[in-house]
Amino acid sequence: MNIGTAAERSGLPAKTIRYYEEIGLLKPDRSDNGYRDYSAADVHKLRFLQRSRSLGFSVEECRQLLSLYDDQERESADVKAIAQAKLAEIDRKLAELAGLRDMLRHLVANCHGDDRPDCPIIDGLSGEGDLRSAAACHGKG
Amino acid sequence: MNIGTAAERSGLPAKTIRYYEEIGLLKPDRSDNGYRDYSAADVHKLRFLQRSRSLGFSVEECRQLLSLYDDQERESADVKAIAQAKLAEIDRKLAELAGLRDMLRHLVANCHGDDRPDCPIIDGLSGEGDLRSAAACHGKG
DNA sequence: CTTGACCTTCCAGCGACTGGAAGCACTACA
DNA sequence: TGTAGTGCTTCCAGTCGCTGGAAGGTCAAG
Repeated sequence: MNIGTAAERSGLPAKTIRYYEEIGLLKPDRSDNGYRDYSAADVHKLRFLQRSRSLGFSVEECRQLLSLYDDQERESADVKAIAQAKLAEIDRKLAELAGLRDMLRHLVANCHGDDRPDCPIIDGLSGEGDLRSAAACHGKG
Repeated sequence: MNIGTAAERSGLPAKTIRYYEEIGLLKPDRSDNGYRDYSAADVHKLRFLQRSRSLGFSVEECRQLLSLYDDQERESADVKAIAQAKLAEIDRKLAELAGLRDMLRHLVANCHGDDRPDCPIIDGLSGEGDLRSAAACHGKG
C-alpha cells in the first residue's frame, strides 16, 4: 500500500513515516513507479512506533523494541533482557500516570474555584506526599 | 536553594531548568549574587514537569497543567475542563501502556528463541488484535 | 489531455533540549 | 591574602525528532 494509506492506518503523518525510514527504523519495498510500498507488517510496526513514541519512549528505545521483532535469530536471553528492562520502565510509567490521574480526578471532583492561593495540590502532581493530604486543601476541611 | 540543588531534587538537569525558565514555565527568585533561588514550590513544579514530560505530554500541555496551580483566580469551569481533557488523555495512555506491558510480559514468558520468522507478536505491540491470539504463536499450541 | 490528488526528494525551520566557552561568585585551605 | 576548585551566570552552537514547503514526477477521472 502507498504511504498515504499507511499513514492513515498507523496514525502517523507521512512525513514522520519517511523520517523513520531515513533513520533506519523501517525499510518498505518500492513499487516500479518509485512509490514506497508498505506491507501489513510495516503498518503494525508503524502503529507500534506511534504508540510507544507518544508514551515517552525515545526513538532508540523503540528501535530496541522493534528489534525484538526483526532479529529472530538473536539470543533468547537478549530478547528477554531487553523486554524485561522495558517492562520495569513501563511499570514505573504506569504508576506515575496513575498518580497523575488520581490527582487530576481529585482536582475535578473537589475544586470549586474557592482555592486559597497556595493550595498544595501541586504536591500531588509532583508525586511527593500522598494524595489524601493534598486532598485536604480542597475538601474545605 | 541554588539550581544545582533544585536539579538534584527534581530529577531535571540544570540546563533544562534554565530552559524552562527561558520559555516562561517557571520564574525563580534571584539572590543578591544573581544566582537563581528556588523555593520548595518551584521544586514541586519541576518534579511535576519531569514526570509529565517523560510521560509524553508536550511542554504546552505541561504549561496548561501548571496553570491549574498558578492561575488561582481563573474560572472553576476552566480548571475542570482542562483537567478533564487531560484525564481522558491519561486514561488512554494508561490503557496503551498496559497493553504494551502485557505484550512484553507475554514475550518474556513465552519466547524461547524458537520463533518462526513471521510471528505476529508485533500485532499485539501495535495494539491490533487481542493478546490471546498473538499469544498463540508462541504457546507452541 | 488536463486537472487534481498523491507521490518523490531536498532543504529549511521549529521544539525541546544539550554541550561548551568565557567569566563571575563562593568556599577552603596554605 | 592568594589561589584552587566548584558552582553559578550568559550566550551561542549543535542535536534529535519531527514538520512545512518548494519543485517536480505519477496516476485515475472526466
